[in-house]
Amino acid sequence: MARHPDHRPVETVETAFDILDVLRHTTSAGITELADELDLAKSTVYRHTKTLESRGLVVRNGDTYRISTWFLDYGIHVRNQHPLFDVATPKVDELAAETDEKVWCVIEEGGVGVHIYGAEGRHSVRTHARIGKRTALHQFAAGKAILAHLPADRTERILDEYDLAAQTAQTITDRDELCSQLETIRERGYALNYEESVAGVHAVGAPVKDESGDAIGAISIAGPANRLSGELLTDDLPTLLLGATNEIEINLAHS
Amino acid sequence: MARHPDHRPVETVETAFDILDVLRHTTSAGITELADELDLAKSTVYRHTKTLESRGLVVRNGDTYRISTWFLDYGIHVRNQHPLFDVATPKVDELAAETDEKVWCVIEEGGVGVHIYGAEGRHSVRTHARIGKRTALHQFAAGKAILAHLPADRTERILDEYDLAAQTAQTITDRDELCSQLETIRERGYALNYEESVAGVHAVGAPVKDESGDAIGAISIAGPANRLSGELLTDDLPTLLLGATNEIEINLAHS
DNA sequence: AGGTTTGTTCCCGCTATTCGAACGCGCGCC
DNA sequence: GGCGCGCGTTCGAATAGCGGGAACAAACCT
Repeated sequence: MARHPDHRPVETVETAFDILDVLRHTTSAGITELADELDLAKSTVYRHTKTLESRGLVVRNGDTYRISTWFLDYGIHVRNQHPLFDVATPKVDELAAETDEKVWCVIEEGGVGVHIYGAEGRHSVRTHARIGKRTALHQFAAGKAILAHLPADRTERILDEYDLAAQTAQTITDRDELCSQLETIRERGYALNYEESVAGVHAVGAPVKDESGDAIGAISIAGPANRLSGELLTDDLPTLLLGATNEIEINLAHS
Repeated sequence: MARHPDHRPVETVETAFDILDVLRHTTSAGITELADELDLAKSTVYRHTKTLESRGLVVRNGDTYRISTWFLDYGIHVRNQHPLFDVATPKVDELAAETDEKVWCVIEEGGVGVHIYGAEGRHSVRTHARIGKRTALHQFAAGKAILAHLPADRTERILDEYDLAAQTAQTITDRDELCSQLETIRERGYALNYEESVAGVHAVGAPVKDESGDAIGAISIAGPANRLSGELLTDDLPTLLLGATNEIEINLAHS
């Protein structure tokens, strides 16, 4: 029998991170502002905030608080010790230099895609993507490439958990359509993105797989729709990209 | 009357971050390992870890946990919204291109220096510095430049709080010597670092000051001791650097 | 000056956290 | 191949630590 494991979370920890979340969104806030926002007593917020401050996790500036650069230290550390990072970085730089477009390295974590490294080409498009940005896997080329190359049951569980939210009018929101496209992606080895995440932006994405053939991340090349079209988008760039991801996989296996 | 403010921290939050700290240092750890390390009951660690996992802050891989890329999201966000970041980034890139050396942008937070952006020159030295890295202010050029341009009472409080730990044999560990050097730095406007943080590495650092003349950060140029010497180190690079920081300060005031 | 709003402190009651012990499982050692 | 150590997990109970509210002080703006 499946028990009911009574997974009650530690509420005090949750409120601490609730405070941090509000601080992250508001740039800078005071005690009362936080208490109002979170429906907590001022004294509670006060004690929490002082605790976080004494650890250096938030920084006081007069009477407002902001979250500190400790999170930068934590975050960069997490990124740098990810197995894909060291191997992918130089290849991403190369691809950006060769194509003059924006190139991203994305990893999968908990069913979402996380941008861990990006390189600028000379004609890079500027999107809202940035290092650390988390994006639903079905919404972009790298994500679809990952989704297509995960174990079938994991893919299914991810699709069950998150619904297919639309980012643009072109985002795939129909599950059957997505699944049939994933099939295509599996066959040819790479994914395409026609303005599905950002209007006016096309992209190619290819998975990076581990020894067992499961995707652990992906590399993508993105650029303006008018420039990334025709054979460049469907032949030249995919060939270049697959060459790079192939090399990455080899280096990954021997590290 | 001075009250006894009873600054009792929220202990539950502290244990949560204790767990995160251990996870950060160990790459990946299990429940028992964490409990032993922190002298806590397994069940306590279990519940905390599950809480953090349900928030996505740690990720389970089999039976071990590691901290998640959420911290990357938090951290990059903190960095990007720092007033200095947008203004300094392009100038740091320029300096790296012009000098072919490693250039860093450092900010001051809670009495320590935090590396928030670095640009590679073609002949960059590779040091242990990385984005997010925190360094005691007396140990490097950018830090000394900041220390020299903070309000006198803040400088003093910082020197009181942290003792002058040595990083290399050349690190300044004597307070009087440091203070007299800070005086020199104030007069000429920039700081020099002769292998005080990394053996074989010299550097120049200049402060970035806000409207009131207090340092909020600094820019530094670092390279091999044999290349960065003589007039290049004491004249040419400082001139170039001060030009850049001056521009940054102007842009900062108008943003 | 007065009223409002902010951060800060105190203290009490109750609940959520902690611990320790026990369970079940899988791995590896014998 | 089975025995046992070690792991993650669950449960119940006791208490200390968390959260709330009210009161204080100081800054702010009329």
